[in-house]
Parts: sequence; C-alpha cells; structure tokens
Amino acid sequence: MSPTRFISMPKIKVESRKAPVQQRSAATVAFVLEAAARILDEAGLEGYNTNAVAARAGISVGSLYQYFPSKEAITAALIEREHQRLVQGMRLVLVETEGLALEAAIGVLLDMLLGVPAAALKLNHMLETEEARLPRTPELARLELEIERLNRAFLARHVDSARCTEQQLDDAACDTIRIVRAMLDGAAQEGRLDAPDLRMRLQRTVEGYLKPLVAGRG
Amino acid sequence: MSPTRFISMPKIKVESRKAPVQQRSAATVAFVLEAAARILDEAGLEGYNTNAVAARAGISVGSLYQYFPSKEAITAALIEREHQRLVQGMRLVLVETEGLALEAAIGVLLDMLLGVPAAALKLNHMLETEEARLPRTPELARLELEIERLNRAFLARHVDSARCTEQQLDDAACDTIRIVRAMLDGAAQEGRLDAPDLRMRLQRTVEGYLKPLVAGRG
Amino acid sequence: MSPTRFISMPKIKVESRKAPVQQRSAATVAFVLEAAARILDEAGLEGYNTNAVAARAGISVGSLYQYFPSKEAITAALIEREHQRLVQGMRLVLVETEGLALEAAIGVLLDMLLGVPAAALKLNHMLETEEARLPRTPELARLELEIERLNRAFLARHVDSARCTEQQLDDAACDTIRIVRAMLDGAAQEGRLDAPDLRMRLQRTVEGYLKPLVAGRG
Amino acid sequence: MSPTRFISMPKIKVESRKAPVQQRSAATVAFVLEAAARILDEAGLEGYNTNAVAARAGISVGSLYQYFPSKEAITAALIEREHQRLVQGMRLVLVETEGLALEAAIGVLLDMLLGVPAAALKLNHMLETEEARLPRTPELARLELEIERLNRAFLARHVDSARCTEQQLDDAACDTIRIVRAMLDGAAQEGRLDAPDLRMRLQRTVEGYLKPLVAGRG
DNA sequence: CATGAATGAGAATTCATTCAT
DNA sequence: AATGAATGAATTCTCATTCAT
Repeated sequence: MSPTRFISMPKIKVESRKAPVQQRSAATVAFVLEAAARILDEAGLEGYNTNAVAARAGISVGSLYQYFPSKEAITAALIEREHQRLVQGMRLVLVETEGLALEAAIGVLLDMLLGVPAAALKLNHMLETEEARLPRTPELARLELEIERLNRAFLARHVDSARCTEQQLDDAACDTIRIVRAMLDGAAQEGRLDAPDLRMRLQRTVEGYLKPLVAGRG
Repeated sequence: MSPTRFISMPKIKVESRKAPVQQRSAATVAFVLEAAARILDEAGLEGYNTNAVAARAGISVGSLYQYFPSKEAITAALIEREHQRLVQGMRLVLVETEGLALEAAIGVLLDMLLGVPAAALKLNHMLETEEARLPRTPELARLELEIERLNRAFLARHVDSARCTEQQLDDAACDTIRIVRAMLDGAAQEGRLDAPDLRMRLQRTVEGYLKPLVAGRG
Repeated sequence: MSPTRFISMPKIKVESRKAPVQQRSAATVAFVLEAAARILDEAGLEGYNTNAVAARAGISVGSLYQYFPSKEAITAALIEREHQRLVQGMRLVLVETEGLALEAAIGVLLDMLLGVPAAALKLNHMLETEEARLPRTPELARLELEIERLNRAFLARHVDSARCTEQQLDDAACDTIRIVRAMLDGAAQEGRLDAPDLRMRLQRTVEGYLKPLVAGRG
Repeated sequence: MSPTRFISMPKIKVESRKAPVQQRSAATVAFVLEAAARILDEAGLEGYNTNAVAARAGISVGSLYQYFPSKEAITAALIEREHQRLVQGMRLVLVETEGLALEAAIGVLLDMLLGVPAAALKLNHMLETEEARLPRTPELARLELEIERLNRAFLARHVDSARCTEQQLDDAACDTIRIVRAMLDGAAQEGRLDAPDLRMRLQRTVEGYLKPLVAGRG
C-alpha cells in the first residue's frame, strides 16, 4: 500500500453533479459559469458566493446546487473551461504554425495569447490562486497534460535534439507559458495591455529563452 | 462641497493604527506579522483569520485590534514587510555588483532571489492576490517605486542609452522582476526549487530579455 | 362556531392522497413504503427524504406526491403498515393459542415477536419517535385499538376476573407490549437478539407481571 | 494495525469546546443546556435548532458556538447531563437501601424514578433517539458504565450467587432499567403518570423479573 | 492597555414541495 | 399520469469586530 493512503484527502466535492443531457440543463450550466466568471471579474473572490452566482445566473440557489455539488465545483468547472480554451487556442496555433520558422511561429502563438480579453486574464489569475486549494480533477489533470503536450509539440519542431534533453524540453514548455502569462498579467494589472512594444518584449523574451536550445544558432 | 465626496470611497482601513514607538509595541507588531505569515503559509487564506493570528501571536484579539484597525491592515503590513525585504535585498545587490559585468551582476541578483525560502515565495504569491483587493497604501506605493528605482539603477549600469528609452528601462525593470518571480513560483509549486538548471534557465531568460538593450552586442 | 376552531389545528397532511384502487397504484404505494423503510433502516432519519425515497422506489418525486401528500404521510403510512403487521401477528397468535395454558400461550406470543427481523425492530423504534410529532390518523387509532383489543382478548382467557378489573386488563395489555418491545429493542441495539436466554428472560418477565392477575395462583 | 482503521469514523464534533472556567461561562453553558431541554420538550426535534436554542438562552448564535462546536455537541452534553442525574439518583438509592429487603429496596428505587418530572421523561426519550446517531463520548461511556455498575451493586445485594451468573446479573441490570423506563415512558405519553397503581405495576414487574435470581424463593 | 466573551450579518447547503412540460 | 427541474425558506456554522470588565 502506498504512503499516499495516509495523506489527508481533501473532501471537497468538485465533480459536476449531473451531465447536462437536456438542452435546458446545458444552458443552465453555461449560465452559471458565465455568472461566476463575471462576478469574479467584477467583485473578486470577495463577492464570489453561491447566492450571488445564482442570482446573477437568473436561477435559484437550489437549482445551482442541482448542477454543482458545491461552490468549489463551480470554481473547478471554471478552471476547466479556461484550460479548455487554452487547449483550443494551442491546437489552432499548432496547425497555423506548421512549417513556419521559430520567430514567425512564436508570433502566431503570441497573437493568440494577446487575443485573450483582459477580463479573462484577471479571471485566470484569480482561478490560479483557487486552484491550489482544490483537489485535482482527473479531467483537469488531463487538460494540463494536454496543454503541456501541445506546447512541447510546438517547441519540438524547432529545438535541436542534440542541444536539448527531454527534461529541458518539458521545462521549456512550462517556463515559456509561465513567462508569457506573468508578463501579460503584469501588463493587464497596469492597464497597459495595449502598450505598443508589449508584443515585442514578449517575443524577445521567449526567443531569448529558446535560442540555446534551437539548432543553427551560435 | 466637492463632488468627490460622493465618489465611492474605499472604506477598508489598511493603515496601521499606531506607530510602534515603544519597544513593546514594536515587538507585538512583529509578532502579529510573523503569526500572520506562518498561518498563511501553513493554512492558506482559508485559515487566515484574526482570531487565529492573535492566538498564534500570543495576544488577545482585542490587543491585535489595538495595533491593526482591521484584518486588511495586517495583510497590508505583511505586504509592506515583504516589499521592504526585497528593497533590502536589492540595495545589497546593488552594492555588491558595483563594477561587475552584466552576466556576473545578474548572477548576484539571482543568488539573492534564489536565497528566499520557499515558504516566503508561497506567502508572496498569496499576498499578491490579496494586494489586488486592497487600497494602495502610500507607503506601499513608495516601496514599489523604490524597488523599481533600484532595479532601474541596476539595469542602467549596463544598458546602452542609445538603444534604450526611459520607458523601455522602466518596462525592463518590471518585466525582469515578473519573469523571475513567475519562474520561481512555478518551480516552488512543483517542488523543484532545487532543480540543478533552474539558475541557468533564469540567467538565460533575463540575459535574453536584456541583450537588445545592452551596449556592444550584435 | 365552536371554540375549538381556534385551537392549534395541526396542518400536517398525513392522509394518503388516493386509495390505491388500481393495481398499478397499489404496487407503487407499496414500492414507496418499502423504499422508505429501507432508507430509514440504512441511513436513518438523517437520510430519509422524499427525493431519496422516490429514487429508491424507482419513481419521480412528482409521482410520489401523487400518492402521498407529504413526507409525513409516507411516515404515517409506514407506521400504519407496521401496526397492521402486528395486528396480523396477534390474530394468528390468538388462533394458535386457543386452549393453551398461560405459559405456553406466552411462548407462542414471544415466538411471533422474536420472529420479527432486527431491521424491523430498528425501523419501529425510529417510527415510534416520529409518531409523537404526527397527528393521529383515524386509521392508526383504529389499529392501535385493535392491537390492544387483541391483546386484551389474549389475556382475558387467563386472568381471573375476580382479581382483575377492566382497567387492570387494559393496563396489562399495554404494559406487556411495552415491556417486550423495550427488552427486544435493547437486545437489538446491543446486537444480542440471539442471546440464548433472551426468550427466557422475556417469558419470565411477562409471567411475573401477569401472575397476580391470573386465577389459581397463590 | 487493527481493522478499525477502515471503519468510517463519524466526524461529528460532540466534545464541549471550552471548559467553563469563569463563572459567567459556566452560567452560559447551563443556560444553553436548559434552553435546549425546554425547546426539545416544547417543540420537539422539529423546533430544535441552534438559532432557537441561542435565542431561548438569551445569547447570540456566535456565543453558543463558543461553548459548543456543533449542534450535536449540545445534544451530547444534554445526554451526559441526564445520565449524570441518573447516576446521582442511583447513588442516593444505593445509600438509602442499605440493609433493606428486596421489596423495600425496589420501592425506594421506584420512588426515585417516579420522582423524575414528566418533561424529563419526554426529553430522555427524544435524547435516546439522537444518541444513536452520535459518536460515543468517553465521558458518556463512563457514565453508562457507572449506571450499570450502580444497578449491579444494587441487585448484587439480593441475588443468590448460586442461582445467578455474572452475565445474568449484567442482563438483569440492563433489563430492569429498560423495563421501568418503557413503562414510565408509556405512562407519560398517555398522561397517566399519576395512575394510582402505576407504582404497583412497576414493583410487580421488577420483582417478577428478579425472583428467580434471588435467594430463598421457591 | 489587555482580555476574551459576545455579537450578528453572511455564507454554504439541504430538502419539501410545486408545476411546466 | 409521470417527470424532474426549479424554488427558496430554513438551518448550520464562521469570523471580523466591539466593548464590558
């Protein structure tokens, strides 16, 4: 028996309660998530409570609890949704950058990331904090793996396998995402997402990070 | 009566109630902050409440409220303390890197940042989230300015003023800090602060970011 | 208008909504009661709620409310069912003990009562508590009277009318039932329903209680 | 490692939160228990909720939760209190019946039990139901053992050790308590606690139960 | 000044019941 | 008739803050 048996298992219910089979149900689930996202954006974690979410979603608390077994489950679903969006974005980027040189490919990637609205960035930042307290959903783990996998695939096209171990590729995938997110979050918080050279700074940083791993560079 | 009277005034009290003139007071304030830090580290925002902080600090809630007008004031003071520490660190780095080349100077800076204990990183990450909800203290604003000023001074030694505007220097100061923090936070969260090449990745990234701004480079 | 109009009228609906004339209805009612009984046995009053009962019965809550106007009505019906079972048992005992001596007759009675499964005892114990809060159904009153009547008839065969008033006979009917139930419940709760001398203790107690009322004893 | 490790441990907190050290605190605890008792008596489990108890006790919910970590803790404390009262009563009976013959001793015991007010009987009956759901406090276990021990001591004076094994003595201690409680509860529920021959019926039953175990009887 | 008991608004969650489909 | 989504009052419990001692 593994030692994990003794690690206190968080008993927070984060799995969604019922799969939205009917169209009405699916709509309700979407309403709730949208309401939760808006409240987090406008009022922060402070004003984020089930009553407010239900009211904002135009339903009763009871209904909310038919679809989400707990407040945490809403948060978890929101986190999954944002991850899914990133997966979508990365998939598109991977297709669109087929055959492009590194610089151009990074440009496409950054276009995608810069296309995310400021509200979503703020939301993601808050969700990140919440993510720490929540138990990891299998689905969420899958999505995170998928994101890293996609990013690895993106990078693998350009790195020189003679200069870059598997571990380094993994780290590069994580690091580049983190670096870009941090710079974007910072710019968003300062309200300077529209700074003319933000894109250039991002490009420069990512390229600088990757250069030593890439073939044909000094 | 000016119309500003009706503009939503933030009613969160974040200023410390009394300047700790007496030595006992100063000690008590320090105890409270240390207790708050430990609780945030061990129990997270979840378990962070005034009663717990007072108990941990070995004083009564009533006494706690003699020194801090609100829970938010404790958080704010904690944020200030962490900023002050960074200021101290940067001052030292600035002195120690006098006359060094960029690469070596960055090495000293990273040594300082990598010397921060993992618990402090976690604490800082949580405080960052809280910082968003809190009204900006003048003192905090001053500290942030000071940090940026120090970082600018650090960078100014190496950048080529022909290649770098004032604005770019400001951005560079912010960006480098953010990038390093993001990578450190990420490593901390994965429990890989001791990864052998973490330092190298950091160095590479910061150098990559700064290279275009620095004199004598292609 | 009689003054009773102002006396707190219990507004709990406990009457069954429709007489199960159709065979399907009768089956549904039976399913619901069985589901309720099982849930009470397995999850206790804690887990006893209309949604759970409906789910367990394989019908929807809406359908459940077609047959029972309220949760209390289900409980009441369950109570009636258990009373009916006791009536059946007593009727049988009365037939089987025709002509037997007191000791043998009590033996038959105890055989019947000891034949009740432990789950039913537990169920009855919980129902008893609920019974207190519920308004008395005419049907339930009739059943309780019938039980007492049957028990009286059982006892009347053996008591000496010279030694025993009508009131004493009534009391004896109530008391013996209570005594036996209390001892059985206790044994059940201790998981000692199979104690070898439980039957003997019961027999001894009942005989001890009745002896003074019985003819031909010193 | 024992298999009990896998048995679901009930997580209901029933231990009292703080020992009432100050006189005010002690009074508050007593107020809460008295309020809880009255509400259970008057409104039943139905109306038994923490807000009602606090209101009735003349304090705020918050205060209530300073002394009791949960609603269940109040119930548990109430159960302990009633057990303690019985222990007191049994101790007194044991002293007062020193040297008396069985019949007289039982009389003293019944006097004590008949002296319990009807409200307390009703309360005890409801508490008994709740007791099932609650985890066993060490203190409660101790009290129950003490009650049985006292009752055993009471009976041991009269039984003939040649006719009665230890197990039989244990059973007798449990059975007699149960029998008397059941008859008293029944009488209370019918509002016939003042029936002139209740005492006699009780005496007769207990004597009947014990006779075979007692020395010098046919 | 220190203490810590008291306050009570507020948040999460449940569940009996209804009613549109 | 059947369904099960929707409702929302009710309940448990927390915690920032105050204030009598």
